[in-house]
Amino acid sequence: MQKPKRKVDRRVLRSRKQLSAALLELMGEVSFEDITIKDITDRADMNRATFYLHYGTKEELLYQSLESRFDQLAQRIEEDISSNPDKPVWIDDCYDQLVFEHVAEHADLYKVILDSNGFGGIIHQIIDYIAAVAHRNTVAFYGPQADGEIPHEISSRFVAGAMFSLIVWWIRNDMPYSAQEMASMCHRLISQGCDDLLPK
Amino acid sequence: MQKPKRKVDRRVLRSRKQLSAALLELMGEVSFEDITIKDITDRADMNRATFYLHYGTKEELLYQSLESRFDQLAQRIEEDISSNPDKPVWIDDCYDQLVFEHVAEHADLYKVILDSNGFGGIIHQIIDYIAAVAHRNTVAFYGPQADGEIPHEISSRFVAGAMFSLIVWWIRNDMPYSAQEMASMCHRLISQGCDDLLPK
DNA sequence: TATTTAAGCAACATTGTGTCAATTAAGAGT
DNA sequence: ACTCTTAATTGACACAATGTTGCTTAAATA
Repeated sequence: MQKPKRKVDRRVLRSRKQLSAALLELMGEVSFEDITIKDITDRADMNRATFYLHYGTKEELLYQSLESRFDQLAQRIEEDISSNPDKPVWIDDCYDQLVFEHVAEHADLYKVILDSNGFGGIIHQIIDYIAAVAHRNTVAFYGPQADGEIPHEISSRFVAGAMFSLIVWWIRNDMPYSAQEMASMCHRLISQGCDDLLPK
Repeated sequence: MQKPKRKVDRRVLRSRKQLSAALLELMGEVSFEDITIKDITDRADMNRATFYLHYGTKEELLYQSLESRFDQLAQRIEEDISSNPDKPVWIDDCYDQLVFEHVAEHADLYKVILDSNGFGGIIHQIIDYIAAVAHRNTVAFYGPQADGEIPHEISSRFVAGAMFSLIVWWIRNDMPYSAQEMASMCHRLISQGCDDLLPK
């Protein structure tokens, strides 16, 4: 096992790589929905039929294009954790920082993915909406932003995303807790944070 | 101004209502992407051309169908806030609860919207991914779930959503802070919560 | 080199889209 | 009740994207 046994034809790898690159390129120019299979294969300089030899839909292509990047991040985190097994992972910023660095590194990709998204960006509209309300309340309650303190813009985004995520989880799991319970847990996490969960 | 002056033709209102109902009905059965204009107008018992008299795309129809519900929630929160102007909005769960109650009330709608979303649900996949990592770390750091404590399942969703939202904001605003700064703020909010921002 | 198989090519039926002109019928205002 | 306005219906149209097929060419592997 000196070399990983070459089982996939080079041409296959080459085609897939070209298709992936072409799609990401196009996504920087026009919205994902407006991209056709023909657009992709044209950009990749290959026949349209070739696309179907590898993928069924453009969504499939996109998803597989992303997987490698995710795996890369996962591996990096894995290494970090296993190389310092005693370091409490939540105690410092290291883990979070790996994530943000990863995003920064692939900013071009994530930008096109996250910029305008499904249903004409309905998810962003929902989060934006929550963030706007949260921002108003933050200002009302915490007052104007203190010097050197975390900007309200950030904390309201934080709150909005957290709430959104809990709502999605709640809905998709058929509401295993009451609205009152969810609100209570949500509120506690927002105001006190996770360290509140530490055994006293 | 005794009555709101009727300016829009009843037929228009009726058609739009039917189209909206038809779309939401269909979204409970098949995925949004697979729904055609013809499917919608068939379900609404009207001609396909009629659709184009009101909307340009099905996304437009969906968005307008949602607006009324959003406004409803916004109004409810507004009322709550202005009726108790002195009550610190973040101090209790009341505001959060309004949100979760609203979602519960329109669960059927939100379920279809949030269930499978753009790019074949790529956003959910990203959040799921972060949540999985967060969950592992939560268990490793906070130990097994304490009795009566917030379930790790919830707190990891909370963390995932918050991070996702910050990442999106960061990317869409062309990264106005460094990865290190973002990680630091993110981590502090996660562990200490928003009350940490209160003036001492 | 011989064999395998990916990619190219051209054509095809199918389906959804968006628009249009002419017609019918329902609502609004008097 | 009558008239004017305009929404909705209908059938048709050109256009574009899809997914598949049979055959050919050429590249990679062993």
